[in-house]
Amino acid sequence: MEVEKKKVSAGCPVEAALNVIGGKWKGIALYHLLVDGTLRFNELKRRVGNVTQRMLTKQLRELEEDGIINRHVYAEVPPKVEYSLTEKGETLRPILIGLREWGMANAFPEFLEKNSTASNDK
Amino acid sequence: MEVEKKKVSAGCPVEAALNVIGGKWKGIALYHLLVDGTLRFNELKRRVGNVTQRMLTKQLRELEEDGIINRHVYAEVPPKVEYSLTEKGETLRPILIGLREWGMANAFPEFLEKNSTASNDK
DNA sequence: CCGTATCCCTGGAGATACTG
DNA sequence: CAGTATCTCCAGGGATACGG
Repeated sequence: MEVEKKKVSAGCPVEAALNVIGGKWKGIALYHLLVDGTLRFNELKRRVGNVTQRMLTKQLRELEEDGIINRHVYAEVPPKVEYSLTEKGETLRPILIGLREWGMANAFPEFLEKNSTASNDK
Repeated sequence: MEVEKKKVSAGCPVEAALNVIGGKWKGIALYHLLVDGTLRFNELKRRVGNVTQRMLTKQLRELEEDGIINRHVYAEVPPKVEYSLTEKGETLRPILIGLREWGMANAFPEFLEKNSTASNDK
């Protein structure tokens, strides 16, 4: 299958950066990778939580495209694929930490009020 | 009209933070507000660039909902509405600066390669 | 000037089943 | 185990026109 390049035009650097880490599951995935270092697909999937294989795969592929993560495939059976941050991905660490800090300090309490009933169960 | 609360379930703080600033036009809008301080609607619209009134309005309303920006309406004719960051919004400054720095250093060159022909014209 | 109302349409995203 | 392949659904987002 052909790998289509995403043609997202970013008008400014902030937008460009958000295009890289702003995907629906990219934030959490990246965060777990920067905490745990290296993770197999299913380990990552388990940590991210409520995500389908298809979605997680897509997001990881995009991150790989952008040079943020490494995808190491072992020629074994059963298959084994490990994901880890690249050097470029490591440069995101302060930003991701910053986002996490801010989220804990500001967004989380507020969002908990809004979702009185619904947890993120499915 | 009733203002619907967004019921986005964030599983972690990083996600929660991205839910706040990850909207399509929020990054640029916030960045211009933190640079210019206070802007009228059309000034902001002009700076953001290729955005419709409807979209910009929606994004600004969400930011207002989240307590990130202030919306000051002057009871004049012709109407005049000014937007500015709240105290809470100011706490995003280091993150936005970080995103901008990272975008300039990493994402922008790469994205320019991908769009060899297409600029962000319409 | 600063929005809202309406219409429409693309693609993001989930469920499910299948394969190397 | 780690993915693709299909199908489907609906919300995000754009164009346009109208209103206070």
